[in-house]
Amino acid sequence: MRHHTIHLFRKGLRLHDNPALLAALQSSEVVYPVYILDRAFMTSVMHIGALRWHFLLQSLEDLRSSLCQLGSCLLVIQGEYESVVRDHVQKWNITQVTLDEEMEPFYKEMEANIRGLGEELGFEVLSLMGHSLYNTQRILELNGGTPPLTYKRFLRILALLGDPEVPVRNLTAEDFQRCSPPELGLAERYGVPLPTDLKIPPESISPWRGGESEGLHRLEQHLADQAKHHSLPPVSLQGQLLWREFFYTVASATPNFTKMAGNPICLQIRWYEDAERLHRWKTAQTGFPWIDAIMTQLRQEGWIHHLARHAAACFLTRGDLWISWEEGMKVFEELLLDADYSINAGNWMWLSASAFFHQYTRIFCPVRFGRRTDPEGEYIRKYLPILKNFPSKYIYEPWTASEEEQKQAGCIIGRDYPFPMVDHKEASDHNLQLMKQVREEQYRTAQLTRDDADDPMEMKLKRDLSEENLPKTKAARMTEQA
DNA sequence: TCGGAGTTGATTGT
DNA sequence: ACAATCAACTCCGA
Repeated sequence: MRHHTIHLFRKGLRLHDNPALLAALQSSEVVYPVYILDRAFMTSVMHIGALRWHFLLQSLEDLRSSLCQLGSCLLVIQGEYESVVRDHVQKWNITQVTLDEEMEPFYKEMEANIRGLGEELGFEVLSLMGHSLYNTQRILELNGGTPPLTYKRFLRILALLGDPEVPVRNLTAEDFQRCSPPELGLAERYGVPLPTDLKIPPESISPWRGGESEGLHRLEQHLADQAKHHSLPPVSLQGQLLWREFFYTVASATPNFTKMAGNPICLQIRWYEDAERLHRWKTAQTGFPWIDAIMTQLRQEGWIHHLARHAAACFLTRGDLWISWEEGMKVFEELLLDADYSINAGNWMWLSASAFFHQYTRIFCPVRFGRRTDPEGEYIRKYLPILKNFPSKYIYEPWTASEEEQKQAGCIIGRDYPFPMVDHKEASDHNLQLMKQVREEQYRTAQLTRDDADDPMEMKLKRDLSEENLPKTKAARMTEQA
């Protein structure tokens, strides 16, 4: 049967390696390429900020232009997801909806709702895995039903699976010619909106442009450059892709993955609730130039280096402020162009030593860590121009400069730039003790409750935390001796 | 049960 | 620049 198909673009705004779209073209008489712009969903579920709105619209514009070149078009329909699907299925006599399978709970729910509509209105739903390298379900099975919680173990399982599948072939104009494009007039009616149409502030423009063409171009550039300087996993691009896969896999099988409460892999910590301190971190007013430069670049450009993310995250959580990783995650979600449900939450748990990473004594120093790679502080001078005239020896800790030197630099600390909001040594020592305490308490609680474990995830957690694996803490050693 | 390893700490010494 | 040491965590595999 030749279908009348809506292909729903969600995360994968691309034409290359798009198995669901290819399947749509091969099985249909007419294909409607649709992006549903659900503003409430984007704001209240995806939490995207202005930079990400621009990036999204650029990506849609690029997708539209590529589809046009192949003789098709992109229909950007604004409205609430389900009602848009319901209306247009009926209007266009749709018999099939195709889409990428995603692992975020809200995208899974969306797919389930579309399937429900399909049963009600009589259309088929075809979802194919397009966003990860492997079928994460297979990885879970090979690991005995639970996600691997270390990268090494994860890689061992991938070794059993072999190389990931090669991408599906590129789409051509012939693929599109074999079925009809949507009716004339629809493309004009459902164009890509401009930022001003959505009241997105025009001044917030990142130097990074969105879109598949731009992304592929950047990838090629990177691969060409990489030929000179080799790097190996886990640091290489390949290694980074596998880290992405790792967090996708764990997230897909962990309830409440983006929260602490009810998240079985996450250490339960009573973080401070301090709106004022959180605000200072968010708005680049910590008084530590290295941290504030990072937060400024994040806000202005929507991208910061991997290690900068580490430094900022450690500072907010276990390092200095003892504020929940969930708060930091939300800020990154709003501001990072590459924010991703699984990777963002996974890394925040990592950096806060809530999961995956446990060497909590290793705390980034907000002064020295940056200075090691950038002793002149060029990065700080670029993003915090108020500090740019300080001599290099003060640029990471300008409050140590004398009054005279501050005057000379044209920046008085406490007036033009804030004093550091904490004494790093004091704060990090204190937090380290808190962390030690939390862990000792947590193991004791886990032991007490491990007998009434019920669901498999709980059981695994409790097994992991059981006596045999209990670290020799001071408390445990004392019990032993007594 | 124990020792080694863990995607990138800090400090001190060579 | 590189290595040893610090103080010390959990996970994994032998």
